[in-house]
Amino acid sequence: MSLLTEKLERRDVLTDTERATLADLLEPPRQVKAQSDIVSEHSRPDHSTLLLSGFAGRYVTLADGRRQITQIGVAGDFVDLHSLLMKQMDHGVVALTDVVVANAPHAGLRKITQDHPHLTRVLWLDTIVDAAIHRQWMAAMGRRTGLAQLAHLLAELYLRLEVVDLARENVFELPLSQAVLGDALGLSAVHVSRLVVDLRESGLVQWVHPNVRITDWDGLVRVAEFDPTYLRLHREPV
Amino acid sequence: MSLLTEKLERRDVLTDTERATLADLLEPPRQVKAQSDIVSEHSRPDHSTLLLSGFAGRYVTLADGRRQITQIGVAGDFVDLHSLLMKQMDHGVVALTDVVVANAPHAGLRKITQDHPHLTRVLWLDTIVDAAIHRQWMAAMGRRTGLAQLAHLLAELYLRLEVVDLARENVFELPLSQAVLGDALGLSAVHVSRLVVDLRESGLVQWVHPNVRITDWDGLVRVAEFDPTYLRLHREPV
DNA sequence: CGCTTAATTGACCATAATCAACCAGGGTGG
DNA sequence: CCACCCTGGTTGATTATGGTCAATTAAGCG
Repeated sequence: MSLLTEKLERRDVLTDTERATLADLLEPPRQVKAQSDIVSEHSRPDHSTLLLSGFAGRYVTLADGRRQITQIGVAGDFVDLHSLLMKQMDHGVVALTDVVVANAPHAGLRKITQDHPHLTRVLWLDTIVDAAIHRQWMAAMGRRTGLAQLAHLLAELYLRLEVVDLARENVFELPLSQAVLGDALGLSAVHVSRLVVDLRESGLVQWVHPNVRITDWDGLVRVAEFDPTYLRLHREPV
Repeated sequence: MSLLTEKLERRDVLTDTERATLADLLEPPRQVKAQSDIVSEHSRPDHSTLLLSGFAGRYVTLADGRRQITQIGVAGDFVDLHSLLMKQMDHGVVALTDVVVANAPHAGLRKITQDHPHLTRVLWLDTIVDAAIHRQWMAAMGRRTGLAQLAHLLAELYLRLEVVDLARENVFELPLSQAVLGDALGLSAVHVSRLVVDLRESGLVQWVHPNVRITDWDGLVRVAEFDPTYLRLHREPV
């Protein structure tokens, strides 16, 4: 639970009541094995799902079976909060590693929107930041080189993991295969491999799977043209 | 005004009070010339902006001056509703044609979130659909061919314009240059030109700028692998 | 009519995909 | 214990999609 509030409180303070309301919402944690769907494409869930540990991926499947991962979820993220209002899933969410999740029934979330306007805004903001992340990924896919795109992803993941204490002193664990990274970047696994080699040789990162150490943060930011505004990690009342 | 409610009411019915509340919110319409910013990158607006006519583009600028357009806004769209909670813009919004817009002060929107839970959910849903559109664009950019990507964009724009009566019987007006389309697709203007030629020769569209006629909707949908679920154009209570 | 912007076409180049082989590490079963 | 196998990563060779540069044509407009 505290992972979620840690993230939300990077953006705005919550009252004790709000924290308790969020805690009351959650059902007991459950495990999901790597490669399994947490939420299926086109399903109509009656709850949203909070990721407590591990990595998850939102994905869209194409007719030929290839997939595009459109976001990587980390601990503390709601992976499908939007299903509360969207009703039918426009994409799926897969466990990229073994994960632990907790359900947040839509009935409870809906009640929050009736009774707790400020908490509602905080949750709304969380989905808005998701969209901002999407936009940055698009800018990277459409207009940046593969190297810049990968660098951007690493910088983003570092900051998002730092919020929930899973990254520190330029080091974090990234237990994702290069094939998965390729699905996220819109590149082939082979090309990701070459990019990783490039990144290492450029002296920006040490990367011995699954451990990533960013050895030159400023250089990485420069290569990626990374500007963290979109993550909205400053505290300002909503 | 009615353009906004027409779109929102495709998703859920609004009460007379809610419609009136939205109408009261808006300041008098104002014009913005093509190529001008409606909202600047990194600005901190005190209002959101409703597009009443014309086309707008959300964009991210890169260091070398190139840009990625991450969404095309049409009449009835809030182009920066997310700034209500995001506070600082993570991207800019440019008028892609001469447009007419109306401001919706954040103070009024915030009051809606305090007093009108259901209307809040409807507005929240609108930003959620924005994110869903982003995801489809990503899938197209990362995993589809240029032709499929352009076909997907046309199918999407057709449905979104139909909602506000700007498309009908497979015909709509698209007064955007191929350079602008290239910025939206992550492709060069030259390549867009070739793709338009391809699309025409494949018999899917007649396209005499600025008029687009989809001559084979099913074929276009097949090429694009277009599934409109993500636009959430069915009415279901939120 | 002349100017400007947009679209088109051709030639050539670059980034990344594909195909294929090979290697390293970790687990499993004989 | 060790051969085997499976997954994931690396490397090379070749192909392809799309980019860049440049020239030409078409369309709008004062």
